[in-house]
Amino acid sequence: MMVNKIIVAVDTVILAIGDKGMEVFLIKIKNEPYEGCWALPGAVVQDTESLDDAAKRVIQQRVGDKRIHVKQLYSFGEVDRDVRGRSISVAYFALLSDKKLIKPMLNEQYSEMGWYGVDSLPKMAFDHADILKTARIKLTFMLDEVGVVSKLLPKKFTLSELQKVHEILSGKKIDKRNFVKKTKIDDEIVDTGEMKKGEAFRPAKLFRFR
Amino acid sequence: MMVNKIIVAVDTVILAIGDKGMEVFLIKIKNEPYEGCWALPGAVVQDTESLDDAAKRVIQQRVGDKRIHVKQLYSFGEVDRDVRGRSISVAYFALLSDKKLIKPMLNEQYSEMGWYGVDSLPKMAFDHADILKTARIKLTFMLDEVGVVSKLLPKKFTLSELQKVHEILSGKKIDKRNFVKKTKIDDEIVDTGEMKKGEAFRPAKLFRFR
DNA sequence: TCAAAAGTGTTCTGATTACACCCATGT
DNA sequence: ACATGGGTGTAATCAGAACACTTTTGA
Repeated sequence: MMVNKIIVAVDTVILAIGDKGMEVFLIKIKNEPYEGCWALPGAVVQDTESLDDAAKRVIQQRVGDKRIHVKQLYSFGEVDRDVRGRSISVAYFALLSDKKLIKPMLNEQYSEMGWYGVDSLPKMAFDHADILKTARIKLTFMLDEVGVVSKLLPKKFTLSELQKVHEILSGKKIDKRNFVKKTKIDDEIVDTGEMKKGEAFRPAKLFRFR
Repeated sequence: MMVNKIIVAVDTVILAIGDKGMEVFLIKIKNEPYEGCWALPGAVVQDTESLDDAAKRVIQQRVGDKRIHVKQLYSFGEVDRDVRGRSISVAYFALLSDKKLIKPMLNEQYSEMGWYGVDSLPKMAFDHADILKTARIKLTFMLDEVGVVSKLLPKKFTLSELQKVHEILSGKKIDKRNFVKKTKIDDEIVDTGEMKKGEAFRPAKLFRFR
């Protein structure tokens, strides 16, 4: 078999629901040639780890919770995607129920980190703007898939919180009564019997996924 | 950036409708350690070509028609996927309207080639059985996507041929009258005015995609 | 008492399903 | 004449969309 010199990397699209709707976690690059640009957290894949394991390693470096699932998104392999040399990137999703799960952590390569609304991204390094564009399209189709919505919510959640996730992912406003009707039918969504109290309005029932 | 020794390959899942339903084009490996096993056509990605270009190169080597589209399926990167050494494979789909588009072509590495029903695969090399399993699952979801069905049909086709593709991809039997009703509504499917003659039964109207 | 979000049903429309017989052709 | 797939309509059911007001709480 021939040998090639292509670097294999993984990049992770870490998403959570925030004030600006769907938000993505980015880090700011300190050094040339992408100084000042923002990037998805990533790493070079090691000989001894699978692609999935490399993605999990990147996530676990950034996130306190060990049980974050990653899901492969797409592989990007344009010849000029990184001006420093030929590489391919296998991109992964990681969905967080809470932005605060991210550990503050910077190093010699990254000067800053933060969350950005997917509609108001800063200047991106490499082909990471393309990766995010692809991620947004895929995410819309993933709405119905098992687990996508649940990973973006805490264990117990109100119907309004659930509805908001659906609205953000689909990009459409949903009628509350129709939405309630569907959750009533859905076996996966269970009433915990508890209420979310302490807000300046009527307490809401808390639900969970089965 | 670190250097790794991971080989980047592309493998292509070439599919067409045949007597056995969905069929996949495979080649038989001549040499150890996978002697006698069957594999998806593939190649090592070169420094100077993108992943998509590498997949197109593999397809064009095998298929007479230049205009076959490829679509990325998934990337496979288990550490032990190839006993000869560490590699990752970016798998692609290619959908053919006719099995006969394949050019007969063997070389020093491959002793045989042929089509297999996706339900009756021979002994597969590498992780290619996994790749095909993933391909089958994805294909079901791709039914509604633009172009998937059309690429598996000739330019002009009868409603029965169209229905058969839907049935094979979805794995479900469809009622003929209900199916006709839906195609009547679908703007993409146009009556050519021509008929498919010369068969031992009533001639059928020929349709095309817009 | 006010602001804010929770909670709750009915009607209409369009899409999906189920179902059976005669027709045109080549052999 | 017969075997084979082509071609056709109606009724029932189900899912999705539209639509507005009262309730509960903390401030």
